[in-house]
Amino acid sequence: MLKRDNNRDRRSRSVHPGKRGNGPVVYWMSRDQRAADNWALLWAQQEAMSRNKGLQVLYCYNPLDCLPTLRHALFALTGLAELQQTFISYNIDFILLEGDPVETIPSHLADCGGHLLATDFSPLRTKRHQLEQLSEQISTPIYEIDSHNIIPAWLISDKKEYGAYTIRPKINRLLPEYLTDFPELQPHPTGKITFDRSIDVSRLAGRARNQEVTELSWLRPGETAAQAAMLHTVKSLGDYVINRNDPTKNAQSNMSPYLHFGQLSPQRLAWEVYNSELSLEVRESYLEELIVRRELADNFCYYEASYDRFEGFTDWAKKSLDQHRCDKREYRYALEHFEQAKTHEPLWNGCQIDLVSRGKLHGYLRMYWAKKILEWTGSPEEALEYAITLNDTYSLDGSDPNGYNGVAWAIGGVHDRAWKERPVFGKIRYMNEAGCRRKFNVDYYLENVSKSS
DNA sequence: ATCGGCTCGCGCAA
DNA sequence: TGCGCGAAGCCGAT
Repeated sequence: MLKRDNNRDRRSRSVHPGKRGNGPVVYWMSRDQRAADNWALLWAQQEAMSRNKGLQVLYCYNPLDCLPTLRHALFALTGLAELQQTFISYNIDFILLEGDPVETIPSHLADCGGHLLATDFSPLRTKRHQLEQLSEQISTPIYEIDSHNIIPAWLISDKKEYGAYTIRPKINRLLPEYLTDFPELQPHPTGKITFDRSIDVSRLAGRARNQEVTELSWLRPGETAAQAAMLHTVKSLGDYVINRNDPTKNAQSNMSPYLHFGQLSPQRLAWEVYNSELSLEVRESYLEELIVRRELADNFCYYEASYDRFEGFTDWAKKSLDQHRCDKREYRYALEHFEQAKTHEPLWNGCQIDLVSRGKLHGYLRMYWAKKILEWTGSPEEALEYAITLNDTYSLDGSDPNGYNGVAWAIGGVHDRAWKERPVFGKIRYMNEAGCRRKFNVDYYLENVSKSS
């Protein structure tokens, strides 16, 4: 049943090397999906069973400390409520939330001879910092498991990749080994149930910026809803290849908030699509997005410390943008103008309204949206800051490697090539409304903006 | 509707 | 060392 010993080991690595202890396996579970979907829990369980010890702790690392809006909070907390039930059924007895001080961990766990298992690898600075701090402050050895990606980021590549075409063969080489179904979890013979910690929901929701929230008709939060949405999506991806770049067609999968909040495992989704009845073309196209692009974004953030700063841009782009710093800007807006959708261009305003009201913006429009911010601000740094702030605040899948990578692509030429030089943009690929009109019915899109929040 | 030019640098073949 | 080609481009010519 559990026949992934090699993979199990290769998925993990020691954050701080400590001796392999004889104590209990201490399990640090990130924001997460169904326990049965989680390689990390399997890993912990195997470790515990091999030494006839119980799983002693669950450290839950939900993204609850960085919830910019009430909508984010509601989404995350719905998932968390369901997750608690899962914890109980798998004999988890302690939860530490993101933002909780390390001292909250009982000393017999922070200082035991077992393993502390850190799951849900994240390439983002704040998460890596927290993991490093934790490893310094407690003596229990920590293992990190990448269940965030299908293939662990550190195995695909040991350096920052230049583009999709350089990382793709590396992924394809390893994919047959890693894209598999999930083994089933076994009930643990020595587990114990001492779950006695409740989560202060009001405290967490209080961290979020209070913002009027209308119900989302296109998305229901939680693991159960995620599973249902996934099954429905896999069936309805037939026209994905033809329509995925048309914002009026609703051909995208809309799975990213579930993936971002850990309510759905990317491996589960990839496995479902891979084994579906969809045509080969659709499956390849979708898995390209879900696996190659996603892992590329993680690779960028993991190996580029300045993933959200000008310094992280591609060299040719930095040089070119520098040369155009003094170019006259035809329009210039402050963050508030962008935020309140008060630019001169109706399509851009429509995108912003769409983003705020639905908590998402179509992938194609995100590019146009971000590039216009570059065009209408005083500097690339300012543009980058605005784009990231707005995306992190209003997009339900904000604060995610995909978001930082997307903005760096649009404004900083990351994973892109140079194009014909022009004012302000330099050699950064240019996009405008005319291009959108060539590709889809802009007026129809604008008519429907905010009708469907 | 389709094509070429614009433009950079990685990875690989030679 | 040379060459092909890359996440989504635009634009003007045909």
